[in-house]
Amino acid sequence: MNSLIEENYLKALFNMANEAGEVNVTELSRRLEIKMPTVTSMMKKLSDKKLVLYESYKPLRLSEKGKKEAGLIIRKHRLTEMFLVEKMHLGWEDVHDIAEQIEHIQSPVFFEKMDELLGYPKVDPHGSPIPDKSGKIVWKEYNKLSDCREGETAKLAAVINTSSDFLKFLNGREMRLGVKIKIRSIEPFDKSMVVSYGKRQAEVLSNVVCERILVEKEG
Amino acid sequence: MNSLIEENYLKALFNMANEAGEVNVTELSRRLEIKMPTVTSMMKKLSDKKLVLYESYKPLRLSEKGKKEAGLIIRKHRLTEMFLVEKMHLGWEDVHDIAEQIEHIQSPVFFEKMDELLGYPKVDPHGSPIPDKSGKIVWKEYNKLSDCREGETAKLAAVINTSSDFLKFLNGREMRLGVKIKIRSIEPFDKSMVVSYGKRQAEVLSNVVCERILVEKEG
DNA sequence: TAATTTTGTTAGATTAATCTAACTTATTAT
DNA sequence: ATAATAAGTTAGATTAATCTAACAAAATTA
Repeated sequence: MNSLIEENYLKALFNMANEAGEVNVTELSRRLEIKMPTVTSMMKKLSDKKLVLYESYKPLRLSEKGKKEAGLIIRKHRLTEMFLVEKMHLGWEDVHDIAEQIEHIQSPVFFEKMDELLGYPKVDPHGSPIPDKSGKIVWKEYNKLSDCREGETAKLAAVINTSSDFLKFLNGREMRLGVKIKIRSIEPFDKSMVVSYGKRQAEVLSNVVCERILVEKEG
Repeated sequence: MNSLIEENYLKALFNMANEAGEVNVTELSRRLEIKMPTVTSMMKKLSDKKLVLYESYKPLRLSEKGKKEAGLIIRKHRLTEMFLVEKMHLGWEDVHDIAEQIEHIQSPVFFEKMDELLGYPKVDPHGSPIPDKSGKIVWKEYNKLSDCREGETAKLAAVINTSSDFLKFLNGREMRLGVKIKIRSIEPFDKSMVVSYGKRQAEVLSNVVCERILVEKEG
């Protein structure tokens, strides 16, 4: 059994590998807000437990075992987020911190029940995929809204940034997963977009926002 | 903020005081399966934090502050148990271990939402009272089934022992909170009872069982 | 390529929670 | 009332996770 702290290292390694590719000690240290020597010694410990493939001065990698365990923690995290939104009526901007704690609960039945009550969901409330029971995760190939062209229509499929601030920004504009967005125009200077969706006819979105929205192009 | 470990000491002190009155180091040590010197040093620490009133060689007592914090943890535990049974359809024999972990989650909204979805319940699935938002707990005056007399009718209000084994024993006999039990006869030798309830006409319950069942007498 | 900066490691200290062994105080039994 | 037993404390060691300070390796820049 791994400690809660070890679980947090595994999860961070897994998420960072999915975001950036190569992970090093400095980045992991920054992400976890834990000093580098502590990270180094934890990497050695996780290496002894065959969860991490560690070599001095080399990038950090999870072993297959480590990937599986990390995937299962993220599965619990995302199932929880889905449960909190769907069954407990919390907002998608409020569930992260709670899921961050509940993901460490040790109880297969508890999470199986969640999964069942939710109807075996494939994604969480932010559109991120839920790893399967073997910890495997499949990312659908989405496009950034910022990579779409004028005239195109696309469905909001996921958000990259899940900070409460960004999600509240989207709430304030009635933007949620599933809305169909039509790109009216793109400002060449700053790449901001004028889009329409739902009842909104001409909403301006900055490039910073468009880069954090993932969409599925229509037709 | 208290650590998860400190919370477990507070909760044990609170529960033991409700069961037995005076609590000493030996008992607390046994309950938590932690050696006595460790318990002593934790008592000193909790005393420094004004949660426990500690004097060498004297019985252990929670301060008002300690009682409140313990009550709030037990509130979270019992709300969780109720939620798991009512909203997630788990059996009353399966919820303790999960609640034991979820009671440490730090998130007022999460537990407020539970409370709201459950309709502000006053008792948990085992009939134990749920402390209010200030951590206060009110025990109703129930009778042990073993203290009832022949011919009396009483409603199953709570169970004292919440071990999975005992609860499965009750499940197997269709005994649940709320069932109206009529005492047909009492065997003088071993104090076992023959009772009827629901569709069961002559169920034999040993004194060990009857002592662990709390009832509310009818009329 | 040599100097400088960044990244990573080693060594050793610290804290919280635990333990065992030895000792002290309180209670019980003779 | 004294001896024996039980309960509680003190002292000191251990483990996991953290830190700072000092050093070493790798990468970048001049």
